[in-house]
Amino acid sequence: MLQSSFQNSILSRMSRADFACLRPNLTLVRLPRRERLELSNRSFKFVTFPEDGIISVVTHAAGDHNVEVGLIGREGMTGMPLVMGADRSPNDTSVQVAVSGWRISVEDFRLQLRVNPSLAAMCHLFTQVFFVQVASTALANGRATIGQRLARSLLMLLDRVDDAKVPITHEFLALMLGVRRSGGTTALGALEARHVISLSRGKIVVLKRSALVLQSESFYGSPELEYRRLFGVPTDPFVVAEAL
Amino acid sequence: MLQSSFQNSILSRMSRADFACLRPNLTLVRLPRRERLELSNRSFKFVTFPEDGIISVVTHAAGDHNVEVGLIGREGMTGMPLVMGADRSPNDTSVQVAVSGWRISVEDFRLQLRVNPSLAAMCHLFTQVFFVQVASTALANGRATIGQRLARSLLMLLDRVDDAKVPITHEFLALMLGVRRSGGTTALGALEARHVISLSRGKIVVLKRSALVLQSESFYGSPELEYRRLFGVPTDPFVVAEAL
DNA sequence: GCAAGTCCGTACGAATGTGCACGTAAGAAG
DNA sequence: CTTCTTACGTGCACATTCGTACGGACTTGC
Repeated sequence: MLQSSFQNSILSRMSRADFACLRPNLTLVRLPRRERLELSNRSFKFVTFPEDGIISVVTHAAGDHNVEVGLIGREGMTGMPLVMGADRSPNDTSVQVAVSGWRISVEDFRLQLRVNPSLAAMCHLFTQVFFVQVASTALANGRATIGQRLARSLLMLLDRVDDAKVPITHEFLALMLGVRRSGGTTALGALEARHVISLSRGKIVVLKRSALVLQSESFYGSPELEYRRLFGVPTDPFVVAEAL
Repeated sequence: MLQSSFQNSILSRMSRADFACLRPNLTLVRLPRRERLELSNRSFKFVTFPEDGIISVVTHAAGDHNVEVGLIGREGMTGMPLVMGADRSPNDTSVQVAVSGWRISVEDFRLQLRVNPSLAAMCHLFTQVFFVQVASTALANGRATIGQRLARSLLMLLDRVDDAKVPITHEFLALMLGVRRSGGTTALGALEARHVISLSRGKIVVLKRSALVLQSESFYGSPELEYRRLFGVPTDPFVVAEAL
């Protein structure tokens, strides 16, 4: 299998020589929805580079307070604490849309990080992008209405799936938005009434992407722009300002 | 001047040899309040390691939406994009409480990052801590009440000044909380009525730290714990659960 | 000592989102 | 085909926070 046929943008963009050195450590895996990859304050065993699907990073506090702080798709990777020289974090990481991807053990990954400069560089750049995404989430959670946050989240999900069908429950969406489940349902209903999306059980189909960009009012786009800038992608997974 | 007499915990914790190599690049500076160190999407010239004072990282969106996503004091540094291999970020970084600290030019810093493993390691660890802080901000902004967020912010400020006097305006506090200025004033008034703090123009004196910890209800503490864990500090700037 | 700028306290109607609760429907399991 | 679980839609009283606005107080510079 050729490096260029890898969907994951970290793997496909590292130097050819470094990739050849990394490749034997990678195993292809399928991870079902709800699979938990990292638990808060516990070390973990694997790092995953998704080829498709969506992984979610959630922060929590006592009293059943949970908020999603970031999404990871084929543009990125899990296991960022390792890149920073740590072995864990207070966050939870779990699969939200079934993933297929490449997995490497933590020991192998640590070694590769040391001996493999282009892998390390890519991981660092992605960490920067993800950092910007978390900051953007903090901003949206602090200042945006549910409607704006909903639009932002749908766009971010849409960017990471292949067609316009986003296989997500209202429950999870509410977690993304940091609101109660029925608050999300209501906001979704409003979008459906305007024919921007169509709803069915466990699935949201985006009909008019441009309407979402409009509604998100600049709460969407900053991390996507940062990704573009740093990864300089010819085939760009983030469309940002274009109509569907 | 001995390495051990440096207040900045990155500088004081790197290896002796690496520090000796870095030291000639450092200049002592004083940075007044409101000094802008990094502007959104622009490259910058210096990296600062504070000895005291507080630096604030702010994210914004069109429509006058600004939220602070993180604070940096003597436990850390500015210029994290450089650590990740970037040269800028969409965030603004500016001084909130006058800083004295050590400054290094971006070119020198880049070089040192490459040749100076213990500097790089410390910077990476701090990036992890700061990442956790931003995630914690996203959580607080999404789920905490103004009162809880206020307590959290006051504690984080308090951790970074020497006495119990926090020289901060309501305006800036409101930015930290992502609320309007008068919302912050009201919440502050409630704390003063309970004799937890005392207020004067541009200054907040914390009288009962423990009451703040109580009121913050576990929205405070996660990044501070991560700092402790990774930097393993004997003299700990973050007290977390102790009374004043 | 006066003007200008910054900072702080308060008030109130209106909007936004919550907590709780109940009912229905779709799909999975058997 | 029935049962069970998960997911979704809605409604209402209530709390929180907002937007806006005004007036006073402290500080700095002339």
